[in-house]
Amino acid sequence: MFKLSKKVEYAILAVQYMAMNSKGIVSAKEIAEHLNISFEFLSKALQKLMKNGIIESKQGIKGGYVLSRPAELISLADIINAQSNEIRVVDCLTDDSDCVCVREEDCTLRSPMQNIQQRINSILKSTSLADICSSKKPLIDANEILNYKFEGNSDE
Amino acid sequence: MFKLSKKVEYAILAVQYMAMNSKGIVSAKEIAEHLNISFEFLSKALQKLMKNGIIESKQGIKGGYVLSRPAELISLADIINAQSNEIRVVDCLTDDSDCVCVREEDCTLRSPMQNIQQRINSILKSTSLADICSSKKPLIDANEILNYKFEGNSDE
DNA sequence: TGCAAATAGGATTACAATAGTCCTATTTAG
DNA sequence: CTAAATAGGACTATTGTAATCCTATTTGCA
Repeated sequence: MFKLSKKVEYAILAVQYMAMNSKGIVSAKEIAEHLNISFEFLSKALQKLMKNGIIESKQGIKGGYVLSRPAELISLADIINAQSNEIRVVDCLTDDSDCVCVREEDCTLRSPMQNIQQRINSILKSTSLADICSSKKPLIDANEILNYKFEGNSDE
Repeated sequence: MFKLSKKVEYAILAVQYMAMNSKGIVSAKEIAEHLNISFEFLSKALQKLMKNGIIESKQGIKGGYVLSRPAELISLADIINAQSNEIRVVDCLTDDSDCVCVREEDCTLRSPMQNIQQRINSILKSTSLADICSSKKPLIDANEILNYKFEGNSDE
């Protein structure tokens, strides 16, 4: 529960590899061997990244993949959403609100979960491929700033 | 992917019902009928909440469940974690670090995902049952404050 | 021009996790 | 004593994920 799929995991590792090894086009075989994972399965993930415009492919011998834009402009949300439908923490949530909850008007879950959903989306959208390539140390935590403010320790 | 289980969904709805109907002890049957869900399945969720000290049970006729502490002191994380193991966005993450990633030292995923994990945990821990009972409108979004600060619109 | 190495993608299988059911035991107020 | 409640083990059904298999297509190059 609340776990990213292997396809997403491999997709992240693959684009990280592409971003970190700036020797241009890279084949699926090379990535699969480097990560020691199934070539076939990785290919599916790469094809989805390609269909979503995150990477570009070149067919034929000497073919392979490259990032279609700088790592700073690829978000974690982009990579995750490319592999499946938009994530939803509960069923009665969609971005376009086309889902009618079985609990309808009485649903006490939808509104608060929509809020949680938005905050998670916010994290995933604001984290770039460049961030997760460079970070060995934890990135800034918005909630720490929040606590810092509320505890009145601000030196501003 | 990245979805809370039905057991968690029902657990949240159940404790919301308990928090909002302050008539003391409530039976699983009453909650199941109110939510129109399987009594048996809900019972499992309630038993896990009980084992984790979130609700208290009274057996026998006239038995049922009550919250074991005020709704302000029960977090969304408490409710979620009661139903299964601590959530982990990727396999190579645990709180106690007893998992050795197959990628070991070369793992480019662990550190950035640990950060994402911490930020999600932070959201779930800081959201109380009282919050999700009262909120019809979205709660405060830490990232909005972050943006607000960084865009230099502060009036402090 | 034909081969080898690459992507594209449909179809299928294997496995794991979730969701839900069934049944029995135990507790307890009246 | 009995009815109504919780406790919980065992099982089944369903779904989603992970992985594999196979074939088609593209393309650089000897």
